[in-house]
Amino acid sequence: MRYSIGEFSRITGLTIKALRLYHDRGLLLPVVVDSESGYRYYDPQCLEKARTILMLRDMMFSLDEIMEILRDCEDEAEILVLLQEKKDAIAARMKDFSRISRSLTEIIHREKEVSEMLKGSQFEVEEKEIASVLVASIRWKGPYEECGKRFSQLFKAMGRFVCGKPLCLYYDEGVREGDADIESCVPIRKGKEREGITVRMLEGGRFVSLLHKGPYSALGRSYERIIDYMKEKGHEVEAPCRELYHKGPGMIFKGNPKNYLTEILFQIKEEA
Amino acid sequence: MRYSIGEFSRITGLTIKALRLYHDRGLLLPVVVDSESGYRYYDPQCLEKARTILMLRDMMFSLDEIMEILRDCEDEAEILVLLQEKKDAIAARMKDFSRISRSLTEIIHREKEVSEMLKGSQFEVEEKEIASVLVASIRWKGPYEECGKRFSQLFKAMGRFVCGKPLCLYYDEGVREGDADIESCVPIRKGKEREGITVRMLEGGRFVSLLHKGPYSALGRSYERIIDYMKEKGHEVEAPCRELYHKGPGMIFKGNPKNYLTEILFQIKEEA
DNA sequence: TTGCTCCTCACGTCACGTGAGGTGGC
DNA sequence: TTGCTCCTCACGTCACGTGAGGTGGC
Repeated sequence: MRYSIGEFSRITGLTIKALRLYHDRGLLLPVVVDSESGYRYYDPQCLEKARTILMLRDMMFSLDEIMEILRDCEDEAEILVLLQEKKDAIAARMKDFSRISRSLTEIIHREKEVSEMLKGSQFEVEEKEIASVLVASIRWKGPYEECGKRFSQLFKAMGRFVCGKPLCLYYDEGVREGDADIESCVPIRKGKEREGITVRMLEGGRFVSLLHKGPYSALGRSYERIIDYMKEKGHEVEAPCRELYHKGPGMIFKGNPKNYLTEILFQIKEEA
Repeated sequence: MRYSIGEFSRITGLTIKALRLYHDRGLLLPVVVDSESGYRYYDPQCLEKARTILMLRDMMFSLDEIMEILRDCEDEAEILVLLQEKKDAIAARMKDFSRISRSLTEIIHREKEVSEMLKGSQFEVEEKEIASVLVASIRWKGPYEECGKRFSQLFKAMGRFVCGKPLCLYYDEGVREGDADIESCVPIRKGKEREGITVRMLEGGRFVSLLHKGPYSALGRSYERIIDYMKEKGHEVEAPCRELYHKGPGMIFKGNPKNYLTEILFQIKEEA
């Protein structure tokens, strides 16, 4: 039996281009090359070799590796070590992939939550119950812009135990530029204290809430609204107030501050 | 702040070569290029962009994709679809990888079993108990060489349910070239009958066994030895006899017939 | 002078794919 | 003549890496 390159390509599933390349590289030689036309002809022996090449290629061996293997080996037992190495290499790549996949999932999840929130919200002041949560926190003094650093410190330390959006507690009464007294928190499933990081329950209760869309520099207007509301209702404030960062600078982009989404929360003092 | 390309490379973790490429491609431009020396200088704004590029690159976006993204987007919400597509693509590749990994594992496992068997065996006739097993089987007549076809038919049909080495039952008394009466079996965990394929229990019992190393064409000598042993011991044979294929042509290579490993089994008729 | 940092070409990697331009026989 | 199959070059892909050969200031 003789097969032309086209026939052989159809039988093996290797493209004509690939077959020509394997010929040039000495991986898989035709049995006969017509000296007039240059036509390549293959036979069933080539077929067997082609199948071996296909198997090895599917197992992600490079052409160079396949060449060596074909030259030196004729039994699977002889390439056991190579097979194990390939398997390990694949396992390593799979690990990378699943890490990437996890972070993609998380980013997608976050953005979807935010878009749900945008759909559902009228950007009006409302009252709601908030449950207690376990948090890891750092209490510090300094300018507001340094929040980001504290959060990344917390994220680094708590890693996979983080289970919610970051928030800050503001212990000062008014706005204080430069040396505000702040506690930055991330909700966690569990976790141990470390130097500088406290783990504690953050008590829940009844809160007045307002969703603020836009840059942090424009938070003032929203604070005004929420405070007006409290006064109107005659609610007394339980300090400290909170900011819950639904969307801020992202993992990939710093994001567009116009799209930042921050929830301002004032706890209502319950009558004793 | 101005950074030379070397400094910027150390800060970002991007190689100098990569930075030059990104410059050429318009992905990440230096703030200033010295017109005398051609030296590139970067600033903290570039740093932010570099971080975004790194994140996207780590998520396996191509430079072209990154270029588009940087041109059109400034917020993660805007690339949600792309992120989902990447995630799907990664999931697909992971699936491929785990399939490859599984077949590697199996090949490795098989070869290890074989090498254990070679170590343990003295290639002497011995007696042993064999348990009953569920098998999928095809009973057919024809030349011995066609076994392979039947097995691949069985493997294709039973797929992941296969749980042991293939074997043949020979129903003829002597050797019959050309139209032997053969039942080809593969052990399975479970499985349904299909056209041409029977699922049944293959009864165990006490067997005389001899491990044969080498090509199938040399099986005669081993049959002789095992039959001599039976006569000597006065054992009566329960037909049919079996051949259990520990190692034959492999998945990758057809293998070297000198290394084929076949176990010949004759069941001993128990006295009533 | 040596060492360091920067530069610009140009070519290599990997496993082919994509043409362009041509042949030869039905 | 059209369509099909084969051929050989040569260049493109992808994201850089690897030199070669040179500069300019400490």
